[in-house]
Amino acid sequence: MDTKTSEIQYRIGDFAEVTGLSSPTLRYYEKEGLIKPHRTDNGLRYYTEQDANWIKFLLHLKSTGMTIEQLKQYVIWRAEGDSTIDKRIALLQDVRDNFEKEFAELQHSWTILNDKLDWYKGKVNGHIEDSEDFSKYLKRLNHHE
Amino acid sequence: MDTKTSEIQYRIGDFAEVTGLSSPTLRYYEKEGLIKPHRTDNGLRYYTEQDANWIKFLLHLKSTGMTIEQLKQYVIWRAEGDSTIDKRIALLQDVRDNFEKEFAELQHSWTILNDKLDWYKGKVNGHIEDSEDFSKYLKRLNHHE
DNA sequence: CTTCTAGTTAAAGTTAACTCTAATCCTAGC
DNA sequence: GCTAGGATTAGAGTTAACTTTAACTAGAAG
Repeated sequence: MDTKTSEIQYRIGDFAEVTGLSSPTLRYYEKEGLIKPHRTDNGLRYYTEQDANWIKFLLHLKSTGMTIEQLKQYVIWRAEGDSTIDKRIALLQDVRDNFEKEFAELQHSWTILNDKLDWYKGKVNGHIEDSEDFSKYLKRLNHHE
Repeated sequence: MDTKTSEIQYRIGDFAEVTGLSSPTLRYYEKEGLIKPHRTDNGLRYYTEQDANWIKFLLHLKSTGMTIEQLKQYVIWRAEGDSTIDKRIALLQDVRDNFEKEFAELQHSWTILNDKLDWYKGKVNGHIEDSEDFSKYLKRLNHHE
């Protein structure tokens, strides 16, 4: 084989370790068009550092709520070049705005969860009266719901 | 029927509106043992304000990453009374600790997503050189990955 | 040469959390 | 009394995102 050796090349197993995904998941992502690994002369996939950067970014997008479908669309636009930058910006902004709302809700849930733990602890060590149920307790803290 | 009318009673459709869930989802949650609505004399479900509080709390737990299975366990312990408070506290603390980590990762993803948007905008209006790709840009900002 | 490990494929299976269907029943308004 | 809307049930179907299976090949180690 005469592949260039200037960059690191990962076979699928190693790349799985690097990215934290499994080999089947990498093949699945490929089938969905999210990543296009190179091939050695005898047909084995290999991935480069650039592929690693892309997967890491993709996983960030995924964790902010983007679905595989949306990522697919993003990849298509990316492949179409600079003429689709506006579309990509719009998509990312949408994702960001949605995430912003969910994030705020998650913070609220975090508060409630901690309130519940405090309430349990107060109950156990007697700082909170038996008569005060959790929703009364929340009202006292001014934490609605 | 001779049900007490001292508290508000919701039929399943109204309760769905109150909680933001659908009627089928409420029946599903019931089948899973997450909620036990009362019944009118002729067999219709009805829900009270207490049930609403419980569902709201349950949804908070769910959004912090608790699965239906875990919620089921929580409900079982809750029904067993004060002797299981320690178990419930341990479960909630587990959930909280896990959520704390995920929350930190989400914040990081949020940062990267915003960096990407800034990078796109810098590219579009020429503030960022064509030669600087996104991973270089992240390094410059000292935002790893 | 055999065995082990890691790769290949297409396609079927899994899991969580709903969501829908079908057949039936109850209730309120005209 | 009739009809429309919403209730009941058991059980089948859906969706997203993997995950596993089966059947195979290629290369390295002993």
